[in-house]
Amino acid sequence: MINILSKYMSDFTLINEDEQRAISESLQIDEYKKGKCLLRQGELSAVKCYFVLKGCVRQFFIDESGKEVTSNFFTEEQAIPIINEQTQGDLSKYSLVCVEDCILVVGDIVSEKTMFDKYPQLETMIRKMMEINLGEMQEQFGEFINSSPEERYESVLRKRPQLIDRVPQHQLASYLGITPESLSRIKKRINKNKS
Amino acid sequence: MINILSKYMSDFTLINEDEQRAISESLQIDEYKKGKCLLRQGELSAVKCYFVLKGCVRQFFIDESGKEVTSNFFTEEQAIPIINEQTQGDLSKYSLVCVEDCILVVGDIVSEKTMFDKYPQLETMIRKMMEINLGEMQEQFGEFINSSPEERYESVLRKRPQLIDRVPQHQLASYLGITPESLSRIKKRINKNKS
DNA sequence: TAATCTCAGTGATTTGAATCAAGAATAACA
DNA sequence: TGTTATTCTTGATTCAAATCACTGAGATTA
Repeated sequence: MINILSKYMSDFTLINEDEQRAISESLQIDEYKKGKCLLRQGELSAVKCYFVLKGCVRQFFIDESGKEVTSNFFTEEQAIPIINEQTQGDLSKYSLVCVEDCILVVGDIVSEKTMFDKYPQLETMIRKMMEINLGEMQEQFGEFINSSPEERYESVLRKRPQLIDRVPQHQLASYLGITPESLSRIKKRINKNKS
Repeated sequence: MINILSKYMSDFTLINEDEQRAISESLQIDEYKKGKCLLRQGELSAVKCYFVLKGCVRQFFIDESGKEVTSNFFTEEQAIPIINEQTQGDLSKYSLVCVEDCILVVGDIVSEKTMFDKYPQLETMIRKMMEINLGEMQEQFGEFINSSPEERYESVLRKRPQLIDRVPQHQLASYLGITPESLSRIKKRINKNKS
């Protein structure tokens, strides 16, 4: 499990093995059962971010009209940003719930600064991760804007094929911005064309 | 112009005024005329990122079917990320063109490391900016997923009202993921309901 | 000043997703 | 194991955006 972290550190920084071990050991790593709610919309979060080592976390919110909207699914090697300079002190706009049993690195805001002071390379790593994340997000957004529901489903099918079996279909539908009924029909349409 | 940068440094870091001035003076700041193409889809970029001090830059790409898709408009105080650890060496997926006369901070990849070594606080600032950017992007994405074309237009009307007068309507339409005809009708519908 | 282009508005028609309304299939539970 | 939830599928209808086709308004240029 820890070697996922080592991989990151090796890829993005020049941190040596001793320090890598020291860093890994100072990190808080917790396990959560499927269904566990990590954060509830409207509440204050003590956690600054999570990093998924194993499992799947769904981010969603209830909009003004009472509809549940899934805004993301976080899986292995993805960071879940919760608090930043701008949102600290704000009530959360999202809920986070484990869709599967999970193992997560838990980042709290107080230990962050201590760690960055001790291991400056760690901040570099996080910065690079953020830059990559942002780039991916932008690309995903550009693609989403441009595509129809059917194309969006096919895009997930290409880019995150495991997701389709790991999450309930009605949640996936809400992540695609469509109704469960439409997703059901889209799947039928695609299967028909393939056979 | 420079005080936009000072504001950032004061907000996010403890950099003192002398260093702020030194940093500002080492930054490359360029002016570009309306219509200037900063980066062309399919070409290699020498620039790692821009930061908009004044003006508006449109990011877009031509998709497989030949359709032009606007994926973002960057205006004052927004960063335009171009290259990251993952995409360095890749041909650009986007084009960047000035929609107005622009004044931009130009960040190149070589000077970045030198600057970060000299001013570690600068890296902290950039990291925090990235975290905020990512948070905003996530929120925008969640909202986009959930909303109809009409709601998306109203959202831009609320959040970036200046944008509507600053950019051509057909480009705005493509940014909203709709046809120019639909945007025209949506505007008519909204004006009718207001009067 | 006329001619050309590009962009915004309008109409008619098509199309695909939303909605409303039931059933079928699974999963959860007593 | 049978009962109750939930989740998924399917059908009929509605509705809003896409598409196609055209007109008019500005801007640009010859």
